[in-house]
Amino acid sequence: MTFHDRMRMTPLCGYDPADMKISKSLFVTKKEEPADAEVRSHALMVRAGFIQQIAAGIYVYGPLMWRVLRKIETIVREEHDRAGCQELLMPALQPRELWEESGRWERYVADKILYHFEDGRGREVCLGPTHEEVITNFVKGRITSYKQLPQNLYQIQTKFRDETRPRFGLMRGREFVMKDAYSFDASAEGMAASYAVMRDVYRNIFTRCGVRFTPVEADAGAIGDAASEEFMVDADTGEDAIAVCRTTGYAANTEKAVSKISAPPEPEAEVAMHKEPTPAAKSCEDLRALFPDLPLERMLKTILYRATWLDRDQVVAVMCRGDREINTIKLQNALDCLAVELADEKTVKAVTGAAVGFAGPIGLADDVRLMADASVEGVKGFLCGGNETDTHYLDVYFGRDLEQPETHELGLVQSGDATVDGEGTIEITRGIEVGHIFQLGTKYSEAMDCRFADENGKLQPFHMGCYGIGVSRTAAAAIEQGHDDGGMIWPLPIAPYHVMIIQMRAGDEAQEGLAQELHDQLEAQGIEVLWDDRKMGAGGKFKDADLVGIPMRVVVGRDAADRKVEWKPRTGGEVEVISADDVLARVQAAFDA
RNA sequence: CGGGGUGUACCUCAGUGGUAGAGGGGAAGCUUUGGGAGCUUCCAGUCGCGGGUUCGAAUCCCGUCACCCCGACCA
Repeated sequence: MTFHDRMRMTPLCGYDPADMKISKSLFVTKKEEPADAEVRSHALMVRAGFIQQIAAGIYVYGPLMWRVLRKIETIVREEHDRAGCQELLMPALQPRELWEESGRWERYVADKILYHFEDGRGREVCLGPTHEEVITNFVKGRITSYKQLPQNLYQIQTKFRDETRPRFGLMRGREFVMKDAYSFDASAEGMAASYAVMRDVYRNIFTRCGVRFTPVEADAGAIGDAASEEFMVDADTGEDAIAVCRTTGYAANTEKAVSKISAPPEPEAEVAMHKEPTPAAKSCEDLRALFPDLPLERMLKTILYRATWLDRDQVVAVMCRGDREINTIKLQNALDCLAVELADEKTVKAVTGAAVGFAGPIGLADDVRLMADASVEGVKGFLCGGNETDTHYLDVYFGRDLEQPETHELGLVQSGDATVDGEGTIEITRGIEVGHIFQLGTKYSEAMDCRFADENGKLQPFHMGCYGIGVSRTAAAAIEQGHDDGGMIWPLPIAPYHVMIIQMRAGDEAQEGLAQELHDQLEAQGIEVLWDDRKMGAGGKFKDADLVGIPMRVVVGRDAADRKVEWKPRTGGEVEVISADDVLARVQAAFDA
């Protein structure tokens, strides 16, 4: 790929902007970090003036930030357009009726995620958190024949979600910039093909953005019911835990991940079930102290949850091996309920008749639904709670002492687990979810009665896919991944400017002239230059340059009269004195690297 | 929604019942000019808001709001 091809890849705009002299622009940085910013990306963006908080999770994107967002958007648009997707723009304001059609109004209101209110004439509307309803409605009656398929439509727009706990700056906002795309196909196979195309589009986008990322298998959550993958920017500060295996290449969100469950050790001899006093032994750890010879794998804990459906709720008891944990997402999916939360102390006492810590499968209240994680299978001679304070049963056998409850894969993968194929070992790392792709199937097209005529003239529901990218979150993730003590380190393709020229002395004729010459020469090649011509001390200029993280720095200083300048990449290089005539070549080399 | 924390100048913060403070920042001037330089002068606050106690409240009490953190929740 030539330099000029690369330059075309992330144009910021189609017109020639004026000289970008800092002295003439609104460029305001702070010496001190905001006290309320916990994560690096947030603190640096505020300090560098990229964003300003207006309320929890609501921000102004300043001029430099906006340039970054537009660059990401440009990459997103180019890759979508190249794959045959078409851009459109849907309304943020949406009527309740549309959401009633898909049946999501109730759930989103119950989850308190939806901004909704009455308009002046008493009609209920919401601010769109996502656009399946609108796009499905748009397509309805517009795509009427299989001959028009497949289609993929996308938009880049501000989304609104009333997050109960917005946090970490742009990482989780209540208002944020998102790209959402929706595919329409005639069949499940077609949908899978569209999905596969989008997977490549996403890989290309994040590769071009210059972030390190991992695609992982994901839980589809409330939005879909089939295959789904997330694109995670690798970062220790990420909110998501992901299970990866270096040997097999397996990668999945821990919400979804599965692992091979080790075989439980066999008891030495079969003994009749018996009840034992276990004073104050509420946890497996406490029990180990009492029964040092009993391995954790043969202690089955029983955890009580309250599951909620639209019209009811129920206490659910879940058995699980002592060395494993329950994954509540999997539990929620197995129950097909809206929410699952740990039962409170009062409930536990009511259904077990015992203090918290002694729940077991035998003698639970009748209205409790008993389930088990797959890890209990084949466990013999186990310990479990006695449903009586300070009491456990020992040497319990499924089949002999009680029926094995309905069993599902409900476990949480743990670091060190073997992969399902037994070929490798799982490690838990963290990431920031910047993209998520789903196969929706006919969920929305059926619910909203959105159909096309097939080859036989029969009406069929569309097979849909939906594909999201958090644009503003991607920018934050890039900083989370690229920063040092001095400030941000932008990847070249999404940096607000490519080159920072520091003119050491404002008003110095030789410096002014050389800086102008370099500026004009670079801009003529489509290279974006931020020119620090401010009348201030050198220290401040260097600090600011490090802070805003422009990838390349050219210092025009005392040797300007000799056409000598200093060259330094923001990271990974030392200061070099070079001829001003070599600057363009250096910049081009950086683009070609 | 549970738990914890913080609200004082544009920013970062000090100030435990008696006149509202510092540093940064901004303005003016002089001196400086290669990693936030120095000196002088100036600018800047309804101490989140409401109520109460008190001769007197930034400070004590009650309420309320906002923001941050942990958890729950989260296309």
